[in-house]
Amino acid sequence: MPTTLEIKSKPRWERRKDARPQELLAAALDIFVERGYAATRLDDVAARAGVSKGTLYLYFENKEELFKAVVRENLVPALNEAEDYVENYSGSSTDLLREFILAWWKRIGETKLSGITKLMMAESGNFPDVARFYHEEVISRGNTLIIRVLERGMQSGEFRRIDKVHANLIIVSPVLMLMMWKHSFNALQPHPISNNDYLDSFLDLITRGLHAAPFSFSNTQ
Amino acid sequence: MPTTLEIKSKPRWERRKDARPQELLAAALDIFVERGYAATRLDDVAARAGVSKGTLYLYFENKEELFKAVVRENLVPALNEAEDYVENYSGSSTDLLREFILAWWKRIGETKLSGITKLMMAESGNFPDVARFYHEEVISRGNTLIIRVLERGMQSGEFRRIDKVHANLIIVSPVLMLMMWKHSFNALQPHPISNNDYLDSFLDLITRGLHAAPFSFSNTQ
DNA sequence: TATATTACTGACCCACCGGTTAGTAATTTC
DNA sequence: GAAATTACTAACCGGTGGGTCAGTAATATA
Repeated sequence: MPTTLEIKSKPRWERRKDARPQELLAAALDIFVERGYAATRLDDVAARAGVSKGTLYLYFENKEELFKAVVRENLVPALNEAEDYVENYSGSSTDLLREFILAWWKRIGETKLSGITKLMMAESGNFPDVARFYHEEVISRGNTLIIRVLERGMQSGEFRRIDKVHANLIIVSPVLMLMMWKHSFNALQPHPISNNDYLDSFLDLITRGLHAAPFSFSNTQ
Repeated sequence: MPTTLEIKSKPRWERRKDARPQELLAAALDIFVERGYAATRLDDVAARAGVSKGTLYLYFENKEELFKAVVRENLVPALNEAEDYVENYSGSSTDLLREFILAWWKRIGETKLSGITKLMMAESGNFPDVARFYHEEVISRGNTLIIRVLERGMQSGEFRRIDKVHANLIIVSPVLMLMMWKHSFNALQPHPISNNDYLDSFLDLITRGLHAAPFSFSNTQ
């Protein structure tokens, strides 16, 4: 009889080659979001996935590749869906813009994925390679998408003619800011922001601002 | 005759007790903005101020206090001025809002101080003490200021009645985002944003959105 | 010129973390 | 059940950076 209680006890670890990558990606997403890119320790990621740091390095080349994999796993698919959605939408452009923003919030903003957005805004300057990757795979695609919606609305006469690039950034700002706010100062506010009310206010305001004068109440709210 | 060329050469260092704090603060501002809070090395700050790290510690207790001093030196005075400005403004609230935002951009956004704003949005989560300090000294005061402008406009009937807290964040977002953009992905864009055109577009849009229906063209543009 | 004062230096400490690798134990194969 | 395979561990390495402090050189004083 062994002195340690090994009878029937689980082995110290298991071989689970298939499950590891997903588990590591999930753990990495959590910790990148909690701490940011630079402050994320790979020891912690491995620990949260129930594995040692050495194992992490069996499945991912290095920290940067791990991060890229997290983005590919989570954000890129969402973008693919969004592209399909815009492509096939048949209602008014006002409705499309509204639905697009609400879906963006629901799919990204409301989830921990908003932490990735925040992280990149925050740290891209210190990691140019990651920044370039993220810009190509996520930002430029997202911008193209919104600009397409704006063009659609301008062609149909729903929106007045304005600079698309500026309008894009203006439209995107309050949503991005809400994501960042959630992950920074919101907890310090005496009355934290109510996300849905905020988005409604914003959509109301942007719709009025975008519509060709005279103002028409054609948005479905 | 000494082997080293010390004749008439400058002393290796000088005593300049009075000038050091300002020089260190200037250097710290530069490097905090360039690298962010966590990634700023105090060796580098000292070096840029032409001094050794030990000297830095003669004048500032630690990294956090150095950062607070930078904020007190640069942002807090700007807020004091802004409060005076709003207090004593006598024109329309539309104009006040416009002037306020343009002055904010000119005084902060356009300068390297925008880097501090970005830094705090980015890293406050990792440094709760700094976050609390910044929220109290800068953010809450700024918010109060804008909310006061909105109340002013609503009382005079210039603006329609909307939730002030939400409107505040919506108004602030495109400016903050422009600051962050400047320090993150702007360089990667094929056509970097033109700041002034962007702000004009934004002010136009926000003015239309804020004004009480029926829309009145009373803004001075 | 001699002595006292102190602003400043630079070497040091130590905890941290990305990345590596020799060895081990779970599993597969025969 | 023995041998071969390999997923996984854990100890290690090397560079880094906040913070400390004994010593030094510039200045003040007399």
